[in-house]
This record gives sequence, C-alpha cells and structure tokens, in this order.
Amino acid sequence: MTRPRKKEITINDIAAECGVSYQTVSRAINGMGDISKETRSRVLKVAERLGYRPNMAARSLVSRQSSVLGMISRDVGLYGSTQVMVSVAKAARTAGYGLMFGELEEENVDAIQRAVNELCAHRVAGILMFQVDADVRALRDSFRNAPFVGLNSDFGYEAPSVLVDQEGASEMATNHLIDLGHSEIAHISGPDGYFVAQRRHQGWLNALARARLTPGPLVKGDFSARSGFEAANALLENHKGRFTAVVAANDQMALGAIRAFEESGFRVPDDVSVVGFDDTPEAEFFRPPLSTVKHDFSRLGQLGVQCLLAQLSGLSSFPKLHIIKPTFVQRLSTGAPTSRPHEIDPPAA
Amino acid sequence: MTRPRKKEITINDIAAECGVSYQTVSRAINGMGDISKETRSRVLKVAERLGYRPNMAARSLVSRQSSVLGMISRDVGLYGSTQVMVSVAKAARTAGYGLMFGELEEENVDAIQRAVNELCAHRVAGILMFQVDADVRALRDSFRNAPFVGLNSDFGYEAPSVLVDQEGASEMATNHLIDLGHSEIAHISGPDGYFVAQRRHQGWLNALARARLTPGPLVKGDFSARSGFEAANALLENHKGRFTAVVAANDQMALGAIRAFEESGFRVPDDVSVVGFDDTPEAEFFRPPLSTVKHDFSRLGQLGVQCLLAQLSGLSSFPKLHIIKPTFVQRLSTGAPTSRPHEIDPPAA
DNA sequence: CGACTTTCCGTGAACGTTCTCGGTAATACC
DNA sequence: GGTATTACCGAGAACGTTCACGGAAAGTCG
Repeated sequence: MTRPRKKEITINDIAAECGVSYQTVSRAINGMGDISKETRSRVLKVAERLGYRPNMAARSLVSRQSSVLGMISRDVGLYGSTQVMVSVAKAARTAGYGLMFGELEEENVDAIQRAVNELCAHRVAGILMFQVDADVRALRDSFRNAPFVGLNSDFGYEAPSVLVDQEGASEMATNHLIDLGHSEIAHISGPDGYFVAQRRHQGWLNALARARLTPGPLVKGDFSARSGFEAANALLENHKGRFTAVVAANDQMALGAIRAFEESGFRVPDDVSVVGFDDTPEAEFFRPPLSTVKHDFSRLGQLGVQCLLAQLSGLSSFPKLHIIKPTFVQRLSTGAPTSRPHEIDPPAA
Repeated sequence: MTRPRKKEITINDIAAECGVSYQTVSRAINGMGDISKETRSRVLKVAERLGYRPNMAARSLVSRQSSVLGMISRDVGLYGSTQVMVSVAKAARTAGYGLMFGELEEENVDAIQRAVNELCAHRVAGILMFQVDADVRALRDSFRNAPFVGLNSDFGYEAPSVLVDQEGASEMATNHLIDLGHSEIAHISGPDGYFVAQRRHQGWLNALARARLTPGPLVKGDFSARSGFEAANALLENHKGRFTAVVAANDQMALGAIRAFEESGFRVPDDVSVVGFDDTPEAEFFRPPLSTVKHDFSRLGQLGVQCLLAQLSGLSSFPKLHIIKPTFVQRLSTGAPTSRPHEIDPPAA
C-alpha cells in the first residue's frame, strides 16, 4: 500500500477551534437538527477555512453506508462501454455518489466474482454490471446482500436490469434491408459469449423468418474493424454472389467490411448494402455514411443508476426491468439490391 | 446515502470460529509474521469458508493508508481517454490498487478542485490527472499532501508527469507532408485550452518554420468528426487553392475533413493530403486509410501508475518526468501534391 | 539448571466518524 | 411559580481494523 500522509483536518480540530464538541461539528456538517443557526454557520465557516474534508472511510465505517457505487464492465475500449461509463459516472455524481471500477480482463465467472468481491470489500453501496454475461445464480453468493443492476447483461428477469432491445434493433436493421428488396442477407456477428452478439444474431434470424427468407451466410467477428474486414473477405471468398446485403453487429465491423468490399471492387451500397449498430459519432462520416441502429447509451447509464438507487432506498415501486428502444438511422450505406443478385461479380477494377 | 446492509463477516467472527484472537486472524490475513503455519492455514481456511471480505474502510481508517487510486480525466468519450483509463485501471489492479473516478464536466479550476477534494475525501492514495490543464499552483492547496501525476497535462516541470511528445508528433506529421513536397499546409486544431491541442498547433508551426514555409490557413475544431467536417468546409470556402495538405489534430477530425473534401469533389490524397493523430483502431479502415501519428496510450497509463506508486513509496530515484515518443504511421491519405497547387479546383463532379 | 532468545499469541488503544442517550437552559403553559 | 416542553449541546459507545506492547511457552546456550 502506501506510506501514511501528514495529518488531515478532522472534526475534532474544528471543534477545538470553535470551542464546541465534535458532535456539534458533526451536526453542523451533516445538516442535522438540534443546532442553532449561528453555531452552524460559525462551524461551517471554520470548516471551510481549515479546508476540512470528511473522512469517508470513517463515515462509512460507523454508518454502515457507502457513497460509492461500483461498476464492472467488459470491453471498456469499445464505444458503448465508454458512453455508458460516462453517463453512469455523471448520474452517480449528481446523486451524490462516487464511482469505483472493478474491471475484468478475462470473462469467466471467477474473474467476475473477484471483481465483485473487490468492490464489496470496499463496501460499495451497489454494483452496476455492463455487458457481463454470467449466470446470476453463480454470483448470488458473491453479491451477498449488495444490490446490483445489470446493463445489457444476460441476467434475464432474474435481476433488475436495463436493456437495449437488441433483438428488436437487429430486426429493424434486417427489415430495413428486406424492405429495400434484399432477400439474401448475410450477418457478421459478434463473438460468442456476448449477450448483445447473441441477441443481434437472433434478431437477424427472426426478421428473416418472418419474411420467409432463408438466412444468408454467417461469419463471426470480434467487434473490431479488423475482424469486420476479415469477415467480409471470408464472405467474398466462400459465398460470393450469395448475398446482397450484410448486417454487421457493430459500426466498427461495418466499417471494416465496407473497406473489404470496396478493396475487392464491390461498391457500397450499389453492389452490397451494409448496416451497423451503435451509431458512433464517426459513422455519419464514413464513406458511404453508415446506416445503423442508434442506442441511447447515456439513458442506459442513467436508468441503471436510478434503478440501483431505487433498490438502495427500498423503493419497490420502481420497475425492475427497463427496455430501451433503439432507433434506425438511415444513411447511404444501404440501398436497393442490383437486379441480378446471383450474378454479382466485381466490376473490372 | 443508502440503507444499511445485513451483517458482513468480520475478523471477530473468524476469531470466534477458530478459537483465537482477532489479532491472530489479522496476522493470518495480512501474511505478517508471529504466527505458526498451522494456525495461519486454519484461519485462512475458515475465512475462505465464511466468505470473509476485509472492510477496506476500517483498514484504511486505522492504517492511514489507502488501496485506491483516483483519476480525473477530461473528454472521457474520446479514444485516448478510454485507452488511458483502461490501462491505468489495469496497472492499478496488478499493483493491488482499485481505481476511483472523479470526472469533471466543466473544465474550470473550481471543477477540478471539487473533483480533487472528492477523491481526497475518500482518502485515495494518489491521483492521476489526464489531460487536465490548470495551474498546478492553484491546485496545491487541494492536493495538500496527496501525491499526484499529470498525464498529458499542462503541469510542465512543476509536477511529476508523463507526456506524449505532442509537439514532436506534430512536427513528424508536418515534416512528412513537407517531405512529400507540400508547401501549403493547413491545420485543423483542437479547441482552446487543451494542452495537446496547443502543442500540436505549435509543432505544426515549428516544422513549417524550420522549412522556411509560411503557415497555411488554420481552423479550430473540437476533436469531433463533425467539427473536422465543418472545418474542412470552412477551409474550402475561405482558402480554396491555398493549401494542398491538412494536419488535423486527431483522427476523428481527419475523418470528417476527408469526407468534406470528397463531398466537394476533391480527392484524398490526389488533391488534398490529410494526416491525423492517435491512430484509432478504425483509422486503418477509413477510405483512404489514414496516415496518422500513433501514441502508446497504454504505456502512458502504465507509466503514470508506476510514477505515482514510486512517489507513494518514496522512491526518489524514479524519474519525475517521462516523455513518450510517438511514431508516424504512413497510409494512403497522404501523397505528393499536384503540380499546380495554386490552381487547384474541384473536378466537375 | 538458570538465563536468554525465539516463537507465538492476546490485550488495549487508536483511527474519525455517527448514533444513542442524557442533560441543561430557556421558553411555554396553567 | 411550578411543571412540562422545547431548543440546543455534550459524553460515551460503536464501527472493523491495525499498531504497539506485553506475556507465556518453547527452545537454546553456558
């Protein structure tokens, strides 16, 4: 750990300075009753002057309460995670809470348990879990009585959750392509073990089934632009002429795919239409600008914090499940298919 | 705050279960001496079985030490911030520290002071500040004796810092364009009050001065793709024909600029060359793939944590200033200028 | 065998705060 | 004027842990 600090100001210092008891200082600072207006303002003035900063450790120790929330998140590098983190941090602060991180490099249950235990050791008031896919029942022991909320996590109805309707989002994207006249629609999915990847895959299947279309080819990616690039090349190699549109499971993979297609001489959207997910701020400036599904990530974070805080205060009236509806953003990476999809071939480039 | 929890296991519970004193349990858990091997393993086994989690609040209260680092960061939405955060969190954890977040929405000194005070109230062991540009002297009071490290921050030599050599990075990018034969080089800068923006601007000026070139037009952006788009349009409107290359202060703005140029019928790099900064994972898949300056963000975070930890342990031998050298990544968004730069005009598009 | 060292363990105090209770002075009531 | 009420304040305990010390049992040495 660390070497000790020099002394910080305590309420005893303030009490001595003011000529009152530490208890009176405590009352002044916490805004409790049983103290006269003059004493309070006098104490507060001294506290301000001395630069008093309450010792949260001591406070939390005796009051058995905490003013820090914990957050566990996967893939912090990606766009969604960051947005959620920021909005969670903001919502937490406006509610008077700090935010602590228990990241996880690995994705197995052990790592998650370790992260939960670490946060619980610090006695966080509650925990938000973003895109954590693990059996809740296996975690109950670790959580003990610490309240938690799942964000885009595979906790189903077993735990309070805030979810973006990924399946619906994927259906929207796929339906958009179907409406344009596409009948052979491929999918570049996210990696295994990702709730969002699985739901987006399912939505693609649902939309195709409803339109009585057979699913097009499927390639797995890992949410990176590079993997999208490679997935698109794999599609071209193994399924050329057997798809006229691609649903990529996020914007980055869509970007990589578009690049791969164009490198091979296919124009987007003339030869292949591509849709993505997330609507990153850059998607609009891709070439062509990317049709994608927009998610309100900051609302996800806000609702998550609200949901957690409601549990903390015992508000059973607050709904335990929140579904956020995404919206489709049509840009220029999607269009009607060419008339003879089966005969598609790279122009002499 | 929050309602109290049900009881967690304490060392007293373990002591009672084992028939030893709480002190013995403490020794077993902390791996101190003065305890027999058998007793230790017996105690640890019971602790494990009962699911003991040390109360960090109590521990930190009495030991006057903390196992949490604090981090203050600006623009958490952008690529660099996230990368740094992730690497800081990782480095902190491997060193046995947690990470707490003190964000700031505003950028004035007051907001920073509030954030510092909040973190100090939680008695963090030290604070990392990423891209915080404020007078250190104004903050000394807030920091009191809490050690801190600046990452890409404008603390100069006044505080321990880890910096990417932004000025050198910008010179590299500009020199690359000069070497290609460009003599009229514009700049899309970052917003005012950003250390990195200011240094990159300066590097651009330096390289031009050294080559005895007069600086090309300058437009201010805000690091977003949209602002790059608008800046490029402003360049076209006010300075058409007076530049053949653009140094954009980050990849996102470069992307927006490229899009704007191409929408106006200018080809990149045939008519205009564009370089960016940061080398986001997507930059490689832009069209054209973006020439940019790569920064080792994760090294920035690692070094920052190391630097902070060295201060904590009083290692005065560890250098207080670290400069990270960026590398230039040449891709296809830059090329030799057209022969008659002054007569450049959009092709009939 | 006595004295000294080592090994192991326990007791009391402290960290800074809040909680519970009790007490004094001033005010209100009849 | 006595009593009940109110407004304000202080003393003691507790939270869970580590630190400083002391002490008993066992081993070591002459």
